[in-house]
Amino acid sequence: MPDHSYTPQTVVKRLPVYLRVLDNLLRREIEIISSKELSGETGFTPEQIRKDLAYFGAFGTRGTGYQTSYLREKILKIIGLDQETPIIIVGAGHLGIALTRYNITNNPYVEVVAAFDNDPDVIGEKILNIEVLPASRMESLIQEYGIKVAVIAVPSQKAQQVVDDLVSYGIKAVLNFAPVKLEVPQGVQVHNADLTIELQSLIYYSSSEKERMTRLQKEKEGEIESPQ
Amino acid sequence: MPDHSYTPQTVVKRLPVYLRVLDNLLRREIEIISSKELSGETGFTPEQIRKDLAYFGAFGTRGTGYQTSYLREKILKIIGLDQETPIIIVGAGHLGIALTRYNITNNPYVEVVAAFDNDPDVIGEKILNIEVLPASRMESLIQEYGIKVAVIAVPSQKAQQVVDDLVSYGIKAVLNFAPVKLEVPQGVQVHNADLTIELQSLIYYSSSEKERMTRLQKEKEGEIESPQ
DNA sequence: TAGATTGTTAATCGATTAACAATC
DNA sequence: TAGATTGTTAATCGATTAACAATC
Repeated sequence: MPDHSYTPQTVVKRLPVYLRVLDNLLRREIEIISSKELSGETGFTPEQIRKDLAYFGAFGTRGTGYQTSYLREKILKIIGLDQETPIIIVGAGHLGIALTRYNITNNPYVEVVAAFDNDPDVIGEKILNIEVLPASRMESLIQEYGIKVAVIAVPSQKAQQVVDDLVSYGIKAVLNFAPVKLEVPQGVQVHNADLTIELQSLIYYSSSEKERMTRLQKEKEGEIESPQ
Repeated sequence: MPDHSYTPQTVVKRLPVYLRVLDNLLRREIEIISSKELSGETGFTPEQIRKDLAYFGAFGTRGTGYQTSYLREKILKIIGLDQETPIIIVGAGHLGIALTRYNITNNPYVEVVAAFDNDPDVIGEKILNIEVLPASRMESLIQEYGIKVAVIAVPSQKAQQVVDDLVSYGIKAVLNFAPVKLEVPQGVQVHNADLTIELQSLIYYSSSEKERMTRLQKEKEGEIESPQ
């Protein structure tokens, strides 16, 4: 095991994929798996898989492969999912509610402890078994459960204030659905799940190279000169 | 303008960010902006911004900067948002419905034409002004509107079948929310918006390097040897 | 002209891929 | 032992950053 000083984010983003695939393999009662077979399941190359795992240790057996359940447990520990992680969702609008439901039903290892909103109409409501609480309850709940991870699903204008508060209450990592760049102090991680960006960049690829060229070209013909 | 044979995906993913920032700047009536100022708004370096734009042309004025409205229009054309893009959402569960609402209200340039589901209970329902249609109506609607982009928000087990159908109806780009690797023919783009992966990789960062080390270390002490 | 900022080429950095020795 | 597959080092590739000439 090489003593890497840190692990690239690209590698960390692949860990949950390994975890999901290993869970599937266990369900199919497959007990041993090679990097080549893992490649088929994940779409990553065998070399990349072996190198990713090597960042954290030597978990396989030469000549044989990886023991599915053992590797799964190692990855759980690496990510920090060996015990259920409590999280909160801030913003109980349509997206926040859908995310709450989604996570409850689809996310083993993670437990949504509460959702927060300021709208009196939704406070007190229950999303499955999760209660919507007023923002005033946020600090005490974060401290009580030792919560380190929050999901932000509030309108753009409110997102910076929300993240400032969250950070002051001890939150260390944020999944942000609001389409804004959030400023946070060093040591706090923000990942953006920006649906607009995903969708728009996808639209770029929905037309062919040729069509894109034509669009830019047509423009040129219509105008006399570049601006100014 | 260098004649790049293709544009890296990393660059394409930044285009919507430029677009959003330019929209904001126009609202603030800022007519000229330098790459340095754009850097402040986007968080990307000025060099990167200039290089990104250079993939598509020379849109600025040396010594001055970029004309906000002109650059915005250029980027709209590059992405393909110069005319409103019709899309569909497949799967009208909680997530599908939230995405439909979200996009309608938050996404200029994109129009959700319909949502699809097979559950008789939701078929015929309206999400704002968007109707939920049965899957049997998918093919004709895609053809009628010339739709090239679809969002998949169905359960994992159904996602591959759905994407196969969509591709056969002419869809060229898919935003997939189901946590599975979808197989598609060459020329079709799939982007994954996998909330579980985002959340789990975030959890990795919510504990410190030291804590992670301890977790893996503790394991080692408890066991006699590696597996087998 | 002097000052500013772009567009582009060159240098650096980081991640992926290839190769192979270690070893089950 | 022979065959297989890991773990790791070296080579390649691609993206970012730095430098600077072009030019408004």
